[in-house]
Amino acid sequence: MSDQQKDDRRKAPGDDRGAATQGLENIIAGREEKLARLAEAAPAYPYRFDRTHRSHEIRAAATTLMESQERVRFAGRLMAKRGMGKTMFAPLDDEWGRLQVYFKKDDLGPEAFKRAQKLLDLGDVIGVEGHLFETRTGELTIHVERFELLAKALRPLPEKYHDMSVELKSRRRHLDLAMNLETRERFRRRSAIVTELRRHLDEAGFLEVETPALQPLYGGATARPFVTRHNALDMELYLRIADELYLKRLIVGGLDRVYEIAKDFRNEGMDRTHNPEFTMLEAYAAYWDYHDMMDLAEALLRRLGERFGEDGTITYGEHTIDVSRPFARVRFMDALVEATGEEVGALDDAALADLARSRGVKIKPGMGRDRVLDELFSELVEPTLIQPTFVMDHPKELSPLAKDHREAEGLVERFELFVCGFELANSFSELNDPREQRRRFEAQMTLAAAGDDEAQQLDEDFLEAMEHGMPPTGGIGIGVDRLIMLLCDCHSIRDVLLFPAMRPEGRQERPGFSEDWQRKADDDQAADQAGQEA
RNA sequence: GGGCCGCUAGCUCAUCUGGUUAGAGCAUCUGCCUUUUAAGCAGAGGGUGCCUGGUUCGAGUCCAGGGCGGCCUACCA
Repeated sequence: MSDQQKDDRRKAPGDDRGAATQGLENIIAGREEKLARLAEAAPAYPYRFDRTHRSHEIRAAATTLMESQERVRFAGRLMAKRGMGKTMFAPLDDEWGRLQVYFKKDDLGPEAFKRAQKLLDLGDVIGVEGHLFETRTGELTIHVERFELLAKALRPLPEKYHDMSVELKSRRRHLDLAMNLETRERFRRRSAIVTELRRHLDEAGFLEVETPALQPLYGGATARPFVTRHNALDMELYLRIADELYLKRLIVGGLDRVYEIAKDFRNEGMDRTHNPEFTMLEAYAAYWDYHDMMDLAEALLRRLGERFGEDGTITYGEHTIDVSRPFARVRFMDALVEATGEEVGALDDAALADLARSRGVKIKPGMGRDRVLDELFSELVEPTLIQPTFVMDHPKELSPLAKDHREAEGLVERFELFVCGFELANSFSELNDPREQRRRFEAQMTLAAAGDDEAQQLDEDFLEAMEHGMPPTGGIGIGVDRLIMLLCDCHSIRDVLLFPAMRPEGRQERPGFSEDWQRKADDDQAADQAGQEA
């Protein structure tokens, strides 16, 4: 574009005759022009602004502040302009809410008033100083004596009376946050919930730790991993699907209550309850068993219900969840028997498969008997578990890291906590016999060989650690995003993730990722070698 | 992965069975307005109708392929 053309484009909004503004480009050009004019009066991008109050603090202290007539300094984003000739009202949003400000020509002087009236745009971030008053309709308002631009919005805000599209909210979360106080509050609440989780575990004597996200072997759960590559080590690494195997090594080492709140990565489908990266809380306590972990889970939920629910209950869609009372406890097999009306445990494999098929459960070749039970359970029982319910004592084959049940043959000491039909927590008395653990891994490998693509890998380093002696241990994993969904009455995981995974829009040219990346890695390696030889 | 639905101005949406110049509200621009509340009044501008092909005298509209999204479903936590 020539300078002449640029000038023509920029002339538009400033000129009284106004060459027509058209489209986004000219809106931006117009705002750039206004920015230039504002910059004549004051720095366009000042370095700081001293606020005396935030919006909620002004509201809380409103009576006193109005009496004292003291000056407050407040900053936020300009959300509307209601100009009335020689005065102007404008709502200003900060993180905590909205506060109206009032510009008056007689008080500001003609130049400053004109700047506010003509050169400020919706979306601009400004700081104001003035005293508080109430309008005749009772709206708390700052009477502006001075204001300054803190950042110009060169692009227009979305329309304010209709909801932004779901896609736009997710792709441009900054706009969703800027436009919707509820969104800001939701993510503040998420943070508060996570803080509360930490506080509870800290108070219970747990130590927060960090373990590798890049792992040479993936384990601790059944899922397909993301694969990445370490150039210097010249090896493939996996993004963790769980922290479990590392946390247990810490138990071996004598850190006897540990937890980690971390992103796990699973290379699987995405939907309303699944995102490729998600946040998991895992906690392990030496000398505990799964009964102790049930107590912990119950106490956690109760505490969160007290803090974030109403009277110990949580509203989720049409359901009212009571977390104040002890949770129901039901054995896995008993729940299946009740759901099917059949003595499931007594059926032989063929009869079991027939039963499953008759209930619409798809049986794939290579699925072991316990996998069939698990599918049946998912299909028939899970959706019915609305109130908090511990489902306990699962079939052994499904739980290669859990300890044999102390009484029941073929079962392990495990529980899953279900609320509103989805799994919130998974826990066991951790298997701590290294020889048994090896046998379980080997059984998994047999399943893998038989075509079970979810079977777990044998982790020799983990086994070696266990061979040094791992105390009896209780462990639990809690899906943090789902917990947040429950406590925020959100029905899509996207609503509780600031930046949910989305396909790129393709509005920017993207490099041919994998090939360029690999080529660069090779180049780097060649350069390193050349450097060493030199 | 499969099915259904959607994609039109910066945003939210109209545009009937293919047919003049694709409309509205908000936002923008010009003018008026000294306590407004989705402020108001008068006027103006703003469109690659997701992309690529096809059918047709004529396509935002019909057909095919592709892209992105939503819902349901499958897999999973």
